[in-house]
Amino acid sequence: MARKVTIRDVAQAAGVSVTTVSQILNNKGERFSPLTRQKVRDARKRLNYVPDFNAQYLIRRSSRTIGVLIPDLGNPFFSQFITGIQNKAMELGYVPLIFGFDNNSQRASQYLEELIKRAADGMIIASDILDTTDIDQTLRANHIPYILLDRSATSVSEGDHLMVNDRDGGRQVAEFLLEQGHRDLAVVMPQQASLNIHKRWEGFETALQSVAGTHIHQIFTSLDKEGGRAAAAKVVKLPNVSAVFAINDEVAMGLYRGLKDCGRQIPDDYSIVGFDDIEIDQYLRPTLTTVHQPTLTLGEQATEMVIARIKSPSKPLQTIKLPVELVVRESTRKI
Amino acid sequence: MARKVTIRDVAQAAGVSVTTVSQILNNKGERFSPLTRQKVRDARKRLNYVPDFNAQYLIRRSSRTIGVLIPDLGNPFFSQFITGIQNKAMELGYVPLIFGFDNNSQRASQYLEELIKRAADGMIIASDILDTTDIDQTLRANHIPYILLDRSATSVSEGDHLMVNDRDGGRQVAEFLLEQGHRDLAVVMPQQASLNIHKRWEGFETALQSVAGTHIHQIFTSLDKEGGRAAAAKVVKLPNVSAVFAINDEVAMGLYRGLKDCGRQIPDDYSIVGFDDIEIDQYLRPTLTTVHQPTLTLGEQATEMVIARIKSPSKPLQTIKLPVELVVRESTRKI
DNA sequence: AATAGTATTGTAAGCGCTTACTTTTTGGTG
DNA sequence: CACCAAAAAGTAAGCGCTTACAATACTATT
Repeated sequence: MARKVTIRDVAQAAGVSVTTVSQILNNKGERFSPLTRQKVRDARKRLNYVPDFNAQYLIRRSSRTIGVLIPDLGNPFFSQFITGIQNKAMELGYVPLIFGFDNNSQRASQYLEELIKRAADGMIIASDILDTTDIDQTLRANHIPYILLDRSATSVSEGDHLMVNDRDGGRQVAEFLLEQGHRDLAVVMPQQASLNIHKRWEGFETALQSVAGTHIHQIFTSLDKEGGRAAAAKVVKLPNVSAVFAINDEVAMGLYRGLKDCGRQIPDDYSIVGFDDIEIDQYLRPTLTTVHQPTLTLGEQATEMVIARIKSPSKPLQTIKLPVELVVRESTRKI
Repeated sequence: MARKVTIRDVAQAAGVSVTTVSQILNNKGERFSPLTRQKVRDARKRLNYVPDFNAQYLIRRSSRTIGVLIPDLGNPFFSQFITGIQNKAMELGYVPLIFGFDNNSQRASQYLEELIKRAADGMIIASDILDTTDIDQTLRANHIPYILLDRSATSVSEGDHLMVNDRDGGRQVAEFLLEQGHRDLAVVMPQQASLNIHKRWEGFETALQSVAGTHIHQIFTSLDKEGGRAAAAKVVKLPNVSAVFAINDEVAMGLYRGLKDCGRQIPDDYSIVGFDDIEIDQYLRPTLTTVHQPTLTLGEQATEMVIARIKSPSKPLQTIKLPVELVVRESTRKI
């Protein structure tokens, strides 16, 4: 393979030394004459020289890179999250390296290793399938700060924490449905739920426990559209149930489809509430009542936090919990 | 910042030289005694050593990386496409570096430069906003093979080509709508369309031109949900129009919402056809009639092509055109 | 016991780049 | 015109790693 253009090529073309080129292209060239500066810039342009990051890193010891691990790039929640990361990262002069591991834990650890190899300065990991102890060990040994999402404080992870008030979201859903007169409720969620998902359930359940005459039916399924669709068949078999809490919007979308296939109407036959507030919700028919997460902010915050940690590794630990809010749309009704 | 674990640390811990460590960890250590091998592996594990990619690259001169530039990670079409890329890339031992530039051309060129810096072996670029001449020059000067999507053969780009038969897709839509008895048709599309989008229009228009008594109304809008929504208001003002061709599914989704806001029913008042066949289509009400693109395959093919080109830079150029197929669902009806 | 071969490990160069330090050139001054 | 400071440009080391080559330690053979 033909070689890439190197700094030496530029130096030669401009008739100067490599130092000169390096200094000038890094804007540290005050000491060089305007003529030399011009010659170097011209040569750079002519040869389309782009400095090699790998070589640069070796000296600078900073990649200004943050690694991002995402379970599912197809989930709009995460693409929104990523947008937040990108915006903030670029603003602060960092480059996000994004990997979607499609809920495949083997691929996840492959990518994690890849990010360490590539010397990411910090990481944002949204995963409930990677072994946190493992992550923590490797990352800690290599002094790479990171933020874990979709998980909360576990004993091993002593880093910063960023979370959303999932529990309160669950509570809000419960109270709203009660207020609308629903007493028989179903919840569609995975059996092996990550911590954040579980908290939604907890908040929901706790809020209902104290109210006499209510019944909750748990329906276990996978955390995606197909899971929601499959759950619909089980929902319709439960007599009396008038409202369903889908633990996230993807599942809610699946429910929409599944219930329709069973010939049921939303919200006439069932009130549906989701969680996340992804963009599509407003394009569904009926539009989806859901719990709004500050997804963009979440991405921005996560990025700010890692970068702050990168810059001062020893500053006091931080925990941020962002609020959520129920958004009432058309998929729910009073009975 | 505390240093990362280096090969020297491992060598010291194992009481051997760095060569020994390097050879053994790269599986070239047959010549070393089993004892030494074990010592090295133990030390590696104990210290959580991960070799520095940047240093490795400097010698190996191969990053086994392919860069991917995507206009909009939020568009399910692209997340599907990316999944195809990831699968194939991993299978062939490459790592995809993915950047979504959110239709921001400045950010796009920033990322492009970043990818060159990071020594991507090849690139897959899906963009209609980057200046192709620019891309071509920089990439060519640095001997980086690439595949351009959402564009077809332009005079500057002399690389391999991968495309989808957009023109035929447009034709299929036209013929289907004719067959269903529609004569007054609207097309919702951006005014500044990228080549692939434009071909959908061409195919559509050409197929209708020859048929007497048909009318086409072009409605220009942006290529996203919001654009489709805005277009609805214009659609309802056109008397007689009974069918709308949304140039992609995102736009179709916007139309769904906009038409509903105007109190119109699909397919009773309007038949709607989209393009892409993203997963959500089947979750919409009514499900969307659309042109199916082999998105996953597209990603896989693109990856295969760049990698093949990386391996043999001088093999004859290749052009692959994938077929598309109309999928009839519920959003269209006979009149 | 000297030699040769084999098994095992180490030395050192260099990838492309930055940077501390050194050298050369220039021009002003007595 | 000798001298010196400032301006301008270059030398060389070294980042973490791989690898061609060199060196050492054994073992077996004569």
